[in-house]
Amino acid sequence: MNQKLSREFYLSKDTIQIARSLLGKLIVVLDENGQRVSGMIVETEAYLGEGDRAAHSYGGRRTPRNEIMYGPAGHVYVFFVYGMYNQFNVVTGPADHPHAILIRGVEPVEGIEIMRERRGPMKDRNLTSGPGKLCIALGIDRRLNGEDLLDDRVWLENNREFAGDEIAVGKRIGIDYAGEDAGKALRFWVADNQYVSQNRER
DNA sequence: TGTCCGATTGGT
DNA sequence: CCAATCGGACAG
Repeated sequence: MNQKLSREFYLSKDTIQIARSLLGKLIVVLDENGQRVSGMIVETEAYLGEGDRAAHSYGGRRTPRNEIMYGPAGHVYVFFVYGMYNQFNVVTGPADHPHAILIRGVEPVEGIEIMRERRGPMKDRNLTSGPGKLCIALGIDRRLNGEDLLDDRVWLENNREFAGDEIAVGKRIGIDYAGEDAGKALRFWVADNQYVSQNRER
């Protein structure tokens, strides 16, 4: 049942389809004692490579930071923004096809006490309801950049499925600089789930 | 080397 | 609404 997603999962569909099907999957990370800390993905955004003005790989930009986007699917792309937050992405598509999916919200499943300690005093609904927040709660930072999701430091598992009107769609957050690409419907979330990021727009 | 700014968050 | 906070991208 709860098995690790295969390489095939990250390759067999296009990035938009994968972004939708990631909803309901589990992100599992092991803490310093080898304990599972996990959350169910409830919000994703697709970044579509060289033609997407919002993507780090727009126009073929290839730097030490985003190099992993150009590698094989099923690897982790973690980058640091705003001087304080990490962002967790899943690389998709064949090599030299620099697509990625940003995970923007997860619902805590295992290790909630560990997440509370890492995040400090706050309501549970603020634990993992945002891309920076979930990295803190799950213990994800740039040391995991480039990690293979088929190895044993961090991975995804099957958990449950969402379909039809359980999935909401809208524009991506925080990329207003992307011109006409800013309005595209590339953000997907579980309708009515309280761990979707508390966006200030839409 | 210098400057500009970000795929965010939490507090005012 | 705005400050925090610093690494990356790019110009010179």
